[in-house]
Amino acid sequence: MPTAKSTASTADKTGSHAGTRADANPDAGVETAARPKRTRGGPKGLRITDVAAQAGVSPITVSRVFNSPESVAPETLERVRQVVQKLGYVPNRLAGGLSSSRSRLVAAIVPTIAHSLFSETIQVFSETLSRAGYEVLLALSGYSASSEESLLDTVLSRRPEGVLLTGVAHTDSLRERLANVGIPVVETWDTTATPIDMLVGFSHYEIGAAVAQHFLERGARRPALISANDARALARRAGFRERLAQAGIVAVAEEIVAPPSSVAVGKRALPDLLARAPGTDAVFCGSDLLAIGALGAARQLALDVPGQLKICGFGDLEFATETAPQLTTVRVDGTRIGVSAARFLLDRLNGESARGEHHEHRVIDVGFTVLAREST
Amino acid sequence: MPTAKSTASTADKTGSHAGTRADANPDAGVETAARPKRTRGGPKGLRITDVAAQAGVSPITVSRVFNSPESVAPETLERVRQVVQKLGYVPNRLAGGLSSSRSRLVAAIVPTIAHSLFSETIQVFSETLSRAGYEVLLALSGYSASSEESLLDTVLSRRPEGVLLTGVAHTDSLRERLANVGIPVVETWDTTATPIDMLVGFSHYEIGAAVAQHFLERGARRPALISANDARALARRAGFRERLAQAGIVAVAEEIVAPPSSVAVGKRALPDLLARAPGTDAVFCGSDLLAIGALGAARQLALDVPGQLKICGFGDLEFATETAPQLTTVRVDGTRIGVSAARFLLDRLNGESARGEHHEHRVIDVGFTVLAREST
DNA sequence: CTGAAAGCGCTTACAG
DNA sequence: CTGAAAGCGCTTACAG
Repeated sequence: MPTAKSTASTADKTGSHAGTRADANPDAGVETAARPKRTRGGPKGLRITDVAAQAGVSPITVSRVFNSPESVAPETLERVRQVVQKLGYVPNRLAGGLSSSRSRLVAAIVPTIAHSLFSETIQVFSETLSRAGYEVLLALSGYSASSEESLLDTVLSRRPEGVLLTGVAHTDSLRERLANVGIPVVETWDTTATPIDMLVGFSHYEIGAAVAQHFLERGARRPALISANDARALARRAGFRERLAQAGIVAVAEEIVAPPSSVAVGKRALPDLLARAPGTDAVFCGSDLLAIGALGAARQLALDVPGQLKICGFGDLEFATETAPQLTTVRVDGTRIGVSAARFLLDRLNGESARGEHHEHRVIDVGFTVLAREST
Repeated sequence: MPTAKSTASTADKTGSHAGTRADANPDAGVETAARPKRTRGGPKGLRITDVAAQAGVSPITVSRVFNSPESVAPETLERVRQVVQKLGYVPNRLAGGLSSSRSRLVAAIVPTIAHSLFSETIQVFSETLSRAGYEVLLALSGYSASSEESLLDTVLSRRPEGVLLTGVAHTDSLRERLANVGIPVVETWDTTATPIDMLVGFSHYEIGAAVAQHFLERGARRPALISANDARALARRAGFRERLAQAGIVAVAEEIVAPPSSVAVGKRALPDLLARAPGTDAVFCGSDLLAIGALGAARQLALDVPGQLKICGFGDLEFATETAPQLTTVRVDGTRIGVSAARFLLDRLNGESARGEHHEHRVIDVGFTVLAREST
């Protein structure tokens, strides 16, 4: 039993907080007379005209300092930059984006970033894009397609220049909408013969088949499944069952669990599964967390893993190999997915000079690896 | 040794992709003559005027349908909504934000979301905010303060209405800048007597002290440290060392590792540490990943954990308790941090009617728990 | 290399 | 409950 020693404390302190909003127009100088009659809400921040006035140039020149510094005379550049620095001016990209139709925003729609490999994908995706001057708008869809679609509208209202999607199971209206806006789209973490645009992923069906094969080769005769029932889980299930069917195994016990998957859920699922299918000698779990939970349950049931019961997870939680060598897992390169997805988008965004009707329909299958320690 | 069985494959397919951008102005009708002479870039998307024309109302009314539907006559509302639906109109929030000074954006600046508890915080933070109509702009700072500061400018250019920051160690100029823009700020994952604005966190110093105490109570005489040297790690280190010093232990071996921390890094660090400090009988690791790596190394060295060597991690990787019961860890409620941070921001954003100079300086200490299985 | 004018697509603040 | 006018803070497309 865990012994908890807690120093938890909760305190709400209240103090004063002086409004420190800086004067919006230090040295507005000559611009003063030109101030609009209509003040829409209190003092706004600095505007490009404030910088321009101070630097003795036009607003256009200040704009160029940010967007095409090479087209500005070195002296002017320096002078403007100093004013920017001194005033602490930060351009308003809402205005800039509206004016230029370049939001410099890329949206990423993923089911979740908690406890999941998607977080790794988003991490590198974001790093790669930010190096290229883009920012990432993160949208978490949970695991429902309808939620994904309503999120898309929210996201499109920011006019992103590209979109990363998770999976390939999208509603028709989402696909249509995306086609209409005409921005580059990358689907990730799955594969299909009919991507919306570009794709970086792998086959869940093949994974299911490979895990079934793995179990079969090790003598399993009654493999079972513990997983959620989202599109990708169902694809793995299909591959798993079909490979087993080829080997003459058609009765495959299944325990469907609701997301989010966790160790606790896996721990509860295994006994339930075994109660219904006592002869089970192998279990393919929908995630490493579930697999670890199942392993814990197996331990309590005094089952030898992998001797009596083989357990395979999915997702490669790095630690799994270290702390639970009895488990088999399926490794997927989430980092490569994120980097490749970002590059695909950037290539399209940069090559836009061709403004073309014809784009490359790029697809990468990053594959996967079934990882098992044969001997410990 | 792991046996890899790979079906990895990489393929780049190229196909045609017809430009499917929809006609920007289906039924522009009466508006046609009023089209601006200057076409800035090809066909733009639908505008609010397109919807207005189709619905036979003014643009303002369409705007109200989205922003204050209760102020629109039911019939009008319905009619406009049908046109919106039919046309697939999505309002442009760049324009809306510019015009209203309400970006409906909240920025989150975190070091990383890969393999970390921050991802859990960001997950619930994002969920909570999106329910309230805000979206999250994610900015990954790595672990450097200078990078955090330059990121802030990038982020501020989107005019977010609130900001979540990780930690409390920020440069003065960042603090000043944030004070100047006057938006609500929540610092998280640490604590301080002088927050910029609001704070939801816990004391890393206290954690260090509590872990030292834990080790001491279990008879450790030569505790050591494996961790990074960011601000929070240093605070834990300080608490750890000072509590040990009180017990007369002043020589504390330390192995500083560069982020990102991982199992592999921990596995390498322990032997190095033991080479320099052979008598070590307890190690406080900066993360659970490091602790698991150290545990693996200890196993290879045939050291009994926790008998000969106690190992404590940090961060509560949920699985750790299940797969590595020999480890002690420090549990922190990342979910509560995310939810509370979001609520703090929302409370401020909603109570803005008071447009006040005086704000509550809210602080929550969510505490932590040292978790150890005493018997297995 | 630099600038005056017009416009990006919305919403605010009045009116009625 | 609805609308005409003005403006949000930038950038584009010309000129020079």
